[in-house]
Amino acid sequence: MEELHKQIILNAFKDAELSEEHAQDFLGLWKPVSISKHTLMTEVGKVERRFYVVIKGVQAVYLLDRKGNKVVIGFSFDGSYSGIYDSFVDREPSGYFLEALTDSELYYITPDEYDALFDKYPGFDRWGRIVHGFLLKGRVQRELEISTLTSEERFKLFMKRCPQQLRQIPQKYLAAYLNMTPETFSRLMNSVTW
Amino acid sequence: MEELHKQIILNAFKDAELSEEHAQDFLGLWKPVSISKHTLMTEVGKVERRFYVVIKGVQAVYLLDRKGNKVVIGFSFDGSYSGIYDSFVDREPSGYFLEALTDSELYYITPDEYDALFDKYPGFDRWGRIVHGFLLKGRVQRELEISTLTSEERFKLFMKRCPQQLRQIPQKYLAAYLNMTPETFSRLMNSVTW
DNA sequence: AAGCTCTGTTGATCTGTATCAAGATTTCAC
DNA sequence: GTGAAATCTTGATACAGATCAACAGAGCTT
Repeated sequence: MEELHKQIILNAFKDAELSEEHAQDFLGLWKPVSISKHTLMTEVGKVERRFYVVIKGVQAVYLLDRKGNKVVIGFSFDGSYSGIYDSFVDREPSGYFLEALTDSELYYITPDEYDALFDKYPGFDRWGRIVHGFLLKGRVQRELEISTLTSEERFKLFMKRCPQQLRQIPQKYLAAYLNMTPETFSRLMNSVTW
Repeated sequence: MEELHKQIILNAFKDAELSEEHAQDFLGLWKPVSISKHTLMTEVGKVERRFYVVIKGVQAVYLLDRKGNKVVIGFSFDGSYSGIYDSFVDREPSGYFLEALTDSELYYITPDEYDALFDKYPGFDRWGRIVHGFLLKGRVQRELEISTLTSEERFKLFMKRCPQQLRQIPQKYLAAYLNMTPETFSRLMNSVTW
């Protein structure tokens, strides 16, 4: 494994505070995979079998509403975790799609390997608590933004903090993430300063 | 402490799988408190100093949007946890209000006592992971319901699974939880069958 | 490079829900 | 129990943003 890739993976788990030996052992679990643009990595109804760390590329988690429109829950990109976490942990069918929006390189581990982390390495429960807490806070934040802000406010806020990686993907995915139509997104893009 | 109260608290922590002795020790941490209707238990800007288990009554977590309207994030009632969790854990000022909507009886522990649980009792990290995962799943679910369903659909869904405890509180809180005005809630209440 | 598909732009119209308003009803305090 | 305050109901109106539609570019594919 490339040194840079090791750094990216270890950095994603820095809260586990792994010892030097544990870190080397841990890195040995991760298997590389390349996914090309537009590939569905997980589909609704199938069980997620991989927990990923992203090296390169952008992926989106979404589902379809009753009219067939994509509703984007979130994105992942270099340095992020990726995968359908609840399906992965519970071995239950996924309620979401996971799609590579650009050509991507990732590393992954399996459910059994994931479960074993908590027994093998003493710092992992701590990692789990911190990551869960962080995710939870983010979800509540987003819920509030959706329910209290206007389209224009959500747009401005998003553009202000939009990471560089998301600027390369089609606008319609950003619109679907911000709960507005591509038309509304386009109008804001061309009329609002941020 | 009443036997019934012990049962309620232990049941809220059943995932920690405490031994008999640990359970008795653990119960000793909890302090009872009675709160009367309309009391603000936590305010925006103040740090939450208590993690509660509810014995009786209904409480709401909310904040005010820029027009001053309450936006309700969630409710707690008998058997639930209560408190502003992220403020409590991080010792940071709360972004939310916590209000008793009815006369309430609760038990609580302090931040230091909470932190110590994870060192004292081996099953507590497991409890933490399970509870966080459960909460996270619920938040994503709600986010989706807000962003994909119409007011009427949210109303029907809510009424179908509305716990008995929430039927005693004013409708305007339910409306604020469902992201609609009290007028819209009232109209649905009197026109829709569920 | 020509053709096709996907994506983005812009305009016209429609619609669900908020807002404003005025009464009716319930709840609460003294 | 009586008055005041809070809550709920119902109607009229307004508006943000969706929908429908038509076209203009971009980007792939062969």
